[in-house]
Amino acid sequence: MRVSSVEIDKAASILKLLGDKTRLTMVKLLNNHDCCVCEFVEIFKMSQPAISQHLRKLKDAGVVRETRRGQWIIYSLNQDNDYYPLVRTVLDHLPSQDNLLEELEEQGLRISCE
Amino acid sequence: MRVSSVEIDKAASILKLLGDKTRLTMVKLLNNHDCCVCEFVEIFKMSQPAISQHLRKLKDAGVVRETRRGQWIIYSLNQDNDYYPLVRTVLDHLPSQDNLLEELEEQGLRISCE
DNA sequence: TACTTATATAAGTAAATTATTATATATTAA
DNA sequence: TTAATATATAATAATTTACTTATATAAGTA
Repeated sequence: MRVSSVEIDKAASILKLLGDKTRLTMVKLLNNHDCCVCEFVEIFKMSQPAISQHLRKLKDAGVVRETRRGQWIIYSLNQDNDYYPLVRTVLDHLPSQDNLLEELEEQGLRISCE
Repeated sequence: MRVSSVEIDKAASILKLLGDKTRLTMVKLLNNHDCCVCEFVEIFKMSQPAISQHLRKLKDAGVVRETRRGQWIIYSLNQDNDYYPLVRTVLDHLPSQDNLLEELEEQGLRISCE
């Protein structure tokens, strides 16, 4: 198989980020749907600062991007970097987590609507 | 793409293990060559217990296997588990680290000879 | 047998990680 | 302008991690 190669230090740092269950699930979700912070707070039953801090790490590494939409900040997967293929292949090995968003939807708590 | 899927908790724990530069390099090397502990000690310029502890974690997770050959214990990649495809795809995104073994060879410090 | 070599384990420690609570900032709405 | 909502940041505490040194075990060799 021929795939783009990522410097080993950078790869290790990306894998470390993905090696946390919360962040890994976040990124898997973002692979299919953009999400805002408050949705993650609901999904993970975790404090808002905790969620913000996970997203900050992912953003600092370039894995995700943010854009403001009114009072919400919408996070999305950044497909525009050298190690996106690595991230993408990892995600391909994970089962869909979309049921988490469907539960939100049933509760009427879904915000971002792309 | 259709690939085998790994439970997200297990995937996170594997990625966490691979998210350390030393372990990631070890596993990348083991993908091509079996190695013993003392070789890793030379390669990483790290204490023998530090190396042993990294290998222990990889072994406990099922990523690597060990077999004794005389006084040496040879480590190899365990291709016989459900998440090997995940590990393998990650490794495919990394540049070869074989130069590290070549340097050993030049110093006459290579042990395992498969 | 005693010594050497290869490896593992145990105990201790410094640094990193992941959460928390408290507070600040920015947008929207009354 | 004031209040409410969404998010970020700061300070802090508990836990985990990745080393270190000291020691134990197991195999090979003189």
